Amino acid sequence: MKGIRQLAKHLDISIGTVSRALNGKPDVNEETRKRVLEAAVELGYVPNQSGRSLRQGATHTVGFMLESGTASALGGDDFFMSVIEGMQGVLKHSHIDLVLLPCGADEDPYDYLQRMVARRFVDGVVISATKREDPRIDLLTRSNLPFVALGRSRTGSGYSWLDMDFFGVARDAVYRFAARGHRRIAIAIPDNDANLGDIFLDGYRAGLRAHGIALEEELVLRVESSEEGGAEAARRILAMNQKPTAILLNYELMAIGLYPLLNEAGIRPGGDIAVIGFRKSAQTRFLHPQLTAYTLSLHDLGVALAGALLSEIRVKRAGMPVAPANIIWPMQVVESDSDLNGPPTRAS
Amino acid sequence: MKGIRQLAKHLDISIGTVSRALNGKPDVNEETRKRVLEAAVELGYVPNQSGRSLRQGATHTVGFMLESGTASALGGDDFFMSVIEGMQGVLKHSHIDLVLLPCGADEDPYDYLQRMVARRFVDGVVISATKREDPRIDLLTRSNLPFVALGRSRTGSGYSWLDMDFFGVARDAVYRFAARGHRRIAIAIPDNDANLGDIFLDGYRAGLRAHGIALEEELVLRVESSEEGGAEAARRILAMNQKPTAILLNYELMAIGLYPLLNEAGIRPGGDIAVIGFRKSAQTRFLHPQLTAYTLSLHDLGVALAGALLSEIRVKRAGMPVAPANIIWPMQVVESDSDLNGPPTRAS
DNA sequence: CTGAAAGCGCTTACAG
DNA sequence: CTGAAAGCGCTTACAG
Repeated sequence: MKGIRQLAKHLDISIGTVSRALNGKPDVNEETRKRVLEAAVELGYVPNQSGRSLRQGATHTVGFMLESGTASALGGDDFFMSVIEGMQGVLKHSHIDLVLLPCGADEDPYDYLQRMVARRFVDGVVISATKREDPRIDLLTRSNLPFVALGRSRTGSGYSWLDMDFFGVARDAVYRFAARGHRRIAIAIPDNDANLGDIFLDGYRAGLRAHGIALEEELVLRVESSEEGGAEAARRILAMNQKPTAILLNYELMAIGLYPLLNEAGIRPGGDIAVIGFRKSAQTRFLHPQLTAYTLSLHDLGVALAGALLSEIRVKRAGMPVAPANIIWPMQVVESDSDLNGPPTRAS
Repeated sequence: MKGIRQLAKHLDISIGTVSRALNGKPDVNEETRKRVLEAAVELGYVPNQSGRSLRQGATHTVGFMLESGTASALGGDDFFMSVIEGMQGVLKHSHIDLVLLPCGADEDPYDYLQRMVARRFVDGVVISATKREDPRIDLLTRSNLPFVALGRSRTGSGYSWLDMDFFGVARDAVYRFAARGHRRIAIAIPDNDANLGDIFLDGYRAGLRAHGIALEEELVLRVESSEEGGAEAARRILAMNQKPTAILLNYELMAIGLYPLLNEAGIRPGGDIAVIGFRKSAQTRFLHPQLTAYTLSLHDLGVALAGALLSEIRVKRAGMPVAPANIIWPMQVVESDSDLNGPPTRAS
């Protein structure tokens, strides 16, 4: 004999009462509850998850899908871990555990998610790295599994999402450049189908338009979203006849590859070319000059994300109509030395 | 009606036969199996995990515990994701899913693991960031849950572990320094109770001893295992009267904080001070001079890790005595420019 | 080769 | 306040 049955036998009461005591139901004698709780600790009893889940139709677990294919997904970036840390604080109060679901690079994200969904492995899920067109959103909507997207997509509507303010940052960065007299402003965006690249580009366009600067396709550098992508951006700039005097990075770690290659070619970041990154992150701390970028509390973003997911779960469970959360997270500029200078007086 | 019952009804056969067909049991008519498989796809049926787990006593899921408290755990390092990628390939063949279990910084790793273990959430688990004394090993041994440690510990015995060759790398690095004439060789190791720091220090000691160099406590720099720790190491070196002419880093990302601070003070890494890092990683690619460090295939390490875990699971399930895997993973030096020079001719 | 039935470990109406 | 019983969705001996 094992499990709750063993515990009940030990206490010489029924398993129903043990269960009720453990689960904090009100209709249990306080004396009895105390005995049960103590015995549970003593015997190290913890309810078997599968039994509970099967009976309750809930796993008390939510998932966070990670695409290890995405370079920035956990590789060389503290973004996800910080957000997850924030989520955990909230979920703990609801006694919900968070597990990370890493989709392998050789597996299709859609198939992977479908498997997780169908198995009813989690009560809710966060998806990230949303694509321009993202079939996962339809899948989740169809399957009726509560979810929140960290990132927008053109696909679907009426779902909950949180996203960083890619538009606002890109536009503001262009304003900053323009205010210092820059007219040839390059932008580095991902060369994949991540939706955030589109939004960032939109913000860049809006910024240029507001200052009467025509967009030049040559200055839109589509590169890998990584340090290496930054290096590639540098190479392309070095190959240009008329070089930009400023560059805006959609992903701040690009600066790590960008800086040294420009420096080697005698183009000093912050001096000969102004640079602005997206997010102010610890990984760029040791760059010289310090990178101007935009900050936000990843912890708070995680808190909001968990809150939105819990609300999705509760609302769906109650069969109520959902009022989806659509939140664009604001970011504040952290001024540093990488964009202080205007364009060099002699055009290169 | 739902689940397997619905599918059985649809096909007008019993749920037992459906189950057997789906699970590839031999005693099913091939014609029947085909019909079942097709209907399952058509209706999008996937067995409910909780039901299976409860009946089978297995979850077909293994966990990889992550401590987000550890700076290097996923924050700014591709180590874990690469290993996990390697594990997934192996596990997929056994139809086992890998989930990541992130222990929050504000939760005790022992308590967290205990909860996961007791709930029987996974069939096996990998723990990492092993400490000098690590109670998790006793916990897992006691609970009889199959596990493999990524990293050694002084605690317990007879368990399976895989570890990188911290001893061999440290000793070899000292040999390399000594061969170029260095006698004042510093070492940066973590200031926490991670077991790998001890082993690395042992290798360093062995290297010094072999070359008749006395260990100087001043040159053992205990710092945070991060870029910031590298910066701290630089600060301590700059404060020394008699500076080391070489430094060995237990964690390669320390170089990212170390380089710029030394450079600012006019001490050129690779020129005035030789530097060797631990692992050759993509994150250090843009350092100048390139960092000499040691390489290994993280993918293969993941493959081995998954293999060891599967073997633990199978052996325990069969009630057989376990022959634990204890593997020290060899690493090969990648010579670069950061340790080419001997000590400056005039001692500083 | 297939069906009927037991039972994995729980929670929860229901009766008392 | 407590106990007895049903049943969550599966898999698997067992019988035929």
